[in-house]
Amino acid sequence: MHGISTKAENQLPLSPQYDLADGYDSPGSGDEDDNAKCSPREDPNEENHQPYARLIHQALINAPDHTMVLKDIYKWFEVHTDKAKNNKGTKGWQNSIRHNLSMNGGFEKVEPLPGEGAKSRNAWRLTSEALLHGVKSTTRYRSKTPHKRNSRSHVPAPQRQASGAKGGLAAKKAHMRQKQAERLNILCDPNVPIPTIETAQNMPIPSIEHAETPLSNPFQPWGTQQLFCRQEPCFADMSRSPMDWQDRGMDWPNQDLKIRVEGLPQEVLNGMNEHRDVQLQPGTESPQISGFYGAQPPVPFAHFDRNDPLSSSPESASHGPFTPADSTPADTYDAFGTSTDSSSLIPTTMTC
DNA sequence: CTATGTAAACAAC
DNA sequence: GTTGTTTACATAG
Repeated sequence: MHGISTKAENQLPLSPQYDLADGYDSPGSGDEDDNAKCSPREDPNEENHQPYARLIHQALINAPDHTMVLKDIYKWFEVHTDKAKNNKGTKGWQNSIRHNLSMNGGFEKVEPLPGEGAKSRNAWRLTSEALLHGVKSTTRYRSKTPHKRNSRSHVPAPQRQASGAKGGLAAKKAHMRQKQAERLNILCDPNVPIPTIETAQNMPIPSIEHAETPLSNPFQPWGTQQLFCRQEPCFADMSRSPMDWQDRGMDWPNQDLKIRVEGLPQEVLNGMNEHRDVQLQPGTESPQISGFYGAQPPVPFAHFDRNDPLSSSPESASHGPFTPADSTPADTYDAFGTSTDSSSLIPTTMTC
């Protein structure tokens, strides 16, 4: 019903005095929490002395499922704190809320339930860790970067701009990581059909004259960027490197993945001297979820035969996890290429 | 030095 | 315009 509430009124006025007796781990003031848990309920303004992280924590503690959307957190602050009132004109307090939500590990984003209308807004939830032990200082994010600039430049500042660019880029990367994870969720979701023979049948038949013919790509949701058909085999261009791999300074091992698509015109097939049946494994795209490694069965990509639709029935091909029919399960290969040499990183089946 | 608040750049939506 | 991520900076303790 309401995994994520969108109305602040739903959770706001449960009681004007909510518990403040939960944890907030502030390294600076570890033991003495006189103003932390003594008698906050008498003074509603007491919360104003609390840092943002703790206030957000309070808001979420009292929310259903400890989850609120950003707008409702704003409303909570307007009702329960003076942050908004004291900064009427500015939106700095909202900025601070977002800053804390984003930077404090005690808060996690949750995607809205698909059923709940098109209100596709993220919500924020207390992590189980934060539920048990309270939120920690948001300052944790700060690494040991010694920045002690005495010069107060009110101008945009060149360095400031650079850091802003970094921030934006980092946001972009985070977004890409999320997309990557989404793709993998699709990949592992039995409810999402794998491309069937029909999709393959609809692919245009390339002519021999075209060394490279872009094809419509039914595999796109599964992570292949483009599908070309060359004189030899059809292959999926997997040259895009996930950010995580780049971050670790590693090469994307599937650089030259080739996906064979059977049923090509004979002229095209004649040019082949090598086929590679590639089974992408969930987890190959992101070491962050390398727990998938070896734990998930391989997923088929290219077992289509346009000349023989029966060879790959849609029923059998449209449901993951895939049970490899004619191919042995791919080796569980290491995400970082440590246990196998680079040539065997890609499970290939050489034919011809 | 740490904790906190605030401003701001920037990306994606 | 809103949301989210991140860095820079100021200031209090």
